[in-house]
Amino acid sequence: MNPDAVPQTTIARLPIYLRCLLQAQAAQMPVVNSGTIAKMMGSNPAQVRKDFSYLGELGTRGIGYDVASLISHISRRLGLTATRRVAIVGFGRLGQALQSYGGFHERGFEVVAVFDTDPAKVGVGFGQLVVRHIDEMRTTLPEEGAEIVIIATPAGVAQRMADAAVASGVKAILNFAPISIEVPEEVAVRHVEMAVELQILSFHLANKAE
Amino acid sequence: MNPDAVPQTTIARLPIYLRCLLQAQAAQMPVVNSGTIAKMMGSNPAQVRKDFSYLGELGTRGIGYDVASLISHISRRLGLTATRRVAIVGFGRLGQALQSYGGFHERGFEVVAVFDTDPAKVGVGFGQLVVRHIDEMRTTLPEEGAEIVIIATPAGVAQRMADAAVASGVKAILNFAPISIEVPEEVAVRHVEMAVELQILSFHLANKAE
DNA sequence: TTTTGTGAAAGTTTTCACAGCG
DNA sequence: CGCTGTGAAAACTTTCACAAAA
Repeated sequence: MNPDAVPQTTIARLPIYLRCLLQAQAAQMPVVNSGTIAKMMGSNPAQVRKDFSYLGELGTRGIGYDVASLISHISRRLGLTATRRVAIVGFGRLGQALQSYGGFHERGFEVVAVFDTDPAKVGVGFGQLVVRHIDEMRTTLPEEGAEIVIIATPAGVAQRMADAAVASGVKAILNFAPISIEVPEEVAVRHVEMAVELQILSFHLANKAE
Repeated sequence: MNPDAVPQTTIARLPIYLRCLLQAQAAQMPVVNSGTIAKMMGSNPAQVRKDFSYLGELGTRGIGYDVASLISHISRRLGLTATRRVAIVGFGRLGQALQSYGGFHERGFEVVAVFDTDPAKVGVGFGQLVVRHIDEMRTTLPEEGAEIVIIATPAGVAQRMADAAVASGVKAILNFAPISIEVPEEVAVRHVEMAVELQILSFHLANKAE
């Protein structure tokens, strides 16, 4: 439709490009070309150029891409100019692992609240945060300015948690629960299911003869 | 190429279909139609029928699909007829969360070994397993019959761990480290990066005006 | 009648190949 | 000359719409 829309597949690759460019920068490479990036990504040069071309004419013919300016371009496009605030719902082992995962903070995400129902957990401090009861989501999410909610609960309550997040004005959800959740179309959902990934790998093991 | 090859996108959806069908079975539904499944998946009936049609003619016109037989069909196709043995490399918070995640066992995966380099962890028992040093991968993986390796290490060592897994004959890797790993083409890799998912959501927040 | 299975159409993504620019 | 940017072709995926079967 929109002629300058960025394809979904390209959007999903932008964070990977960003990571590769940060790697290149750390390796003191001021400039890279599409072949170099393709190699780092396990992709191909044409794909890299096409993807970047959706963001504008960012390279220099005969030379390549300036790493620093490309990083700033992609970061801006991904909306990573300011820290984004995240809340975690469901503070079991996965929720706890996510809260203490350094990779989020490194990439500009801050966990500002964690929720659970378990009376044994509510009120307990973890790191700098105190676990809150999920009934407090409605007030806490806006208060803390949480824009993204991570659902790390069992499947049975995930939809209810998503509904509560949406009712609080949240527009982005990362769902780790093994169930497809329904949300209004203006809300973005990403679904990560570890068991699904293992099953896909199992398919390849079962069909490797082909 | 192969005329009866199942498209990649369909393969990636098979585990989701399986989950929905198990849900339907738990809800005492002996038969479902493509519309019902589509609703559970957030998909559409044509997609469901097309996907199933790649596996054969599994339905009954005018009726729908027999839940039990479809479950057995998809399970077989996914190679989930026997328990698949999994090893976890990198036993930090994520590795530990994965080891104790009940969802794997429920779906026929068994964690048979965990590895780390940290001397404070090696030799310590977790659940029924003792953490081993990564140098033991080469002997332990074949010994324990591990077919899938989960990499949950920092980025810096992930490629080395993948190489060790491949050298031990492993043909399937699930990589949680924030780096693209290279493997021979006969090895299947799935890459899950939590920070990438948040960044994709950030894109949608930054572009919701569209 | 209901719902599948499926060719064909439409839409999307990747790859090709080369003109264009530094 | 080298590498980008990009139309056009090829490949892949989704959606449509209807004949066929129970």
